[in-house]
This record gives sequence, C-alpha cells and structure tokens, in this order.
Amino acid sequence: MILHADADAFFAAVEQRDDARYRGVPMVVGGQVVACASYEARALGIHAGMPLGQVRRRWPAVLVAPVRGEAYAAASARLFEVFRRFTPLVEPGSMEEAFLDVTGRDRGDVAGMAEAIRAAARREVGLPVSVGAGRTKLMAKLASRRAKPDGVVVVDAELEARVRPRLRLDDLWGVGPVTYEKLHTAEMFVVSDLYGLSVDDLLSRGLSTAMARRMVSIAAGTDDATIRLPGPRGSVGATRSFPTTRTRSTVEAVLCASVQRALARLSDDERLPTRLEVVVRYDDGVQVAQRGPLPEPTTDPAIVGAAALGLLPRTGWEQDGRGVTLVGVTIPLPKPRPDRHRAAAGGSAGGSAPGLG
DNA sequence: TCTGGGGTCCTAGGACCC
DNA sequence: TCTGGGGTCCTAGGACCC
Repeated sequence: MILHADADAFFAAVEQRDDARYRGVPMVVGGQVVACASYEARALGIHAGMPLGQVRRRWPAVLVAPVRGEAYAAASARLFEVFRRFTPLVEPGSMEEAFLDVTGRDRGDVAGMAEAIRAAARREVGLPVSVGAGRTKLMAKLASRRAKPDGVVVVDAELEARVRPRLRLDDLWGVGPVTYEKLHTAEMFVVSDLYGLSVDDLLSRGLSTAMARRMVSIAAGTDDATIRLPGPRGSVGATRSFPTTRTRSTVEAVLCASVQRALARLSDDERLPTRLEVVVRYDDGVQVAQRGPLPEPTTDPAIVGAAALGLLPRTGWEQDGRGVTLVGVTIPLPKPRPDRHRAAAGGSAGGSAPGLG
C-alpha cells in the first residue's frame, strides 16, 4: 500500500502552533499574496494566491503572518523524520507532503498505520497531517485530498474499482489545464471515457507520449506505485516580479539580486554550478529564457552575475516595445556522474561497428 | 483565473559520434 | 539511386506541481 501524508495548511499551521493569537481564527501567511490560508480563513473564501490587499479590504479582521521560511523548513525536516521512522521508502512531494510505501509494514491495518503517523506528527511536530492510502500513488493522493482536514481515507481495492472509472480527468494529479482542454475537446471527461483508447489514439488528440501513456495506464489501473527516493536537488533559482519596466538598469539590478539570492541558498552544497539560465517575462505573459555556460565552475557572485548580465541581452528583451514584469535566474547543479570513463578505452564499446556495407 | 516564487520532468530539434 | 541506424549531449520551451 502507498500512503500519501500531507500536512494541512502547512504554513498557517506552523504559525498557529507557534503563536496562540493565530489559533482558531481566520489568518493567512503571506507577503504580497496569500501563500497559505488557515482553514478558518478558507471558510471565508480566502485562498492561496489572493492579493493581500484584497484580503485586508474585504476581511479587515483577518490576521496576517509574515512568511518565515526557516520555521517551515525546520518543521518539514521534523515531519520527514517522523515519516522515515515508519518506512525508509519516502518520496517527498514538497516540503509538506510525501508518498510512503508501507507494503509489508502495516500488519494488515493500513488505517491504523495512517493514524499512527498522524499521531506522531501531531505529538512530535505539533502539526495536523492528513493521510490517504491506496494501491497507487494516484489513489493515495486522491485519498489524502478527501481526508483533509486532519483525517484518514483508505481506498481499498473494492472502493478503487468503483471510484476509478468515475474520476474526473481534471481532478487527476498530473493533468493540468492544457491537457484537460485537449481531452475535453475530444469529449473525454472521466476516466471511463478513456476505456478502449490506445496511446496512438491519445497522441492523435495532441497529447505527448508521456502523457498519453500515463492516461492509458490510469484507465487500466496500472499507474505508478513506485517510490522514487530523493536525489540531490537539480537546480536553485530566484525570480522577482515587479511593475512593468523598460529600464535597463532596473532589469539588471533585479537580475543581479536574483543571482545573489540563488547563490545564497547554495551554501550547504559542495557542487559547483557550471551553467546558468536567465529568464525574462514580458507584460504580455510571454516568458523567454537563455542558457549558457559559466566561464568556470564557481559560486562567486561576481562571476555568475557577470555571466547572467551577459545572457540578458540574448533574451531579446530590448528588441521590441514590450515591458518586462519579471526577471530571474536558474542555476542547474551538476548531477553526480555515476561513471566518468567515457571513450577512454577507444573501441571498447563492443558492437560499435554498424553495418556500413 | 494567472495574483508569486520555487521547483521537476518532458519534448523536439540539432550537433556530433560510431 | 538518394538511402540508413543508433546513441548522447545540448538547448529552448512547455506543462505541471505545491
């Protein structure tokens, strides 16, 4: 069985845990927009992404807590310590959620195990965690959604058999607006509408091969149940949006600040970046990126900043009249190479001679 | 329905190699 | 006479997630 453990209203719950004034009342965490709303605030109609100004105007009594990133990181680390006590097979989904493979560890009582995890998180970290259980990651994820707030839902085989055909395609984890629009256009709305369709059928509807395969496997009930253990992170980045501008000094200053912020979060990593990517978003919503090498592997802000400034003109942001509303940088981190002995042995790759006749 | 910021994974085309 | 097959790496851009 796969469990999906998901902390409820994570940022807000941490603030409510740490400050009694926030408990039991509508409150939000955020800076310019709502990053997370307490369940009391959600009951009023407040949701993540809502501009804080709007919240203050419409609900003056709602308390606003500033974002405390370190507190959430610490809570997240303790949460994952709890998860890993129950199984080493833990796949993080984000700071506040994870898939756990508890096959062979639940003594036949998944619900009991789910409750035990919730109790440990509550007792040791002070946070409410909802848990869903299912045969696949999709089922576990849907179950935890249903379990919220502060509950458990187990989707056993019988329930899955009844529920799966009726799942709405736009409720599926991994199906976003673009894919749903394609399916919708083809008059497909629920999983049973996929029955009998092949990968090629879905490719002809414009889905990518990966997405088409995923849809076919969801219809067949053979979707992903594999826990992927986390590797080192693949990149760090920082972006900043601002009111539309066309001023070069502004754009360059924000870009350099973004470089600094991204590099600052790299301090606990020994890997040295070798490339970087500069992103620009225009006021018409179009986003462009330029990638390029660093002159040397380094975390020196001066060198990385200079490289970023060098890539900036290649985004073409000054070519037309459009204004810029966001700039930022992404720094890919080199993967630890499993083996590095490439062509050292010359013709060692047996069978390297294709039929040239 | 795109407010903001941090990510991952996939894809399509080209270069280069055998 | 056009007539091929693999593999890897890189780049630019999308889609999706929380």
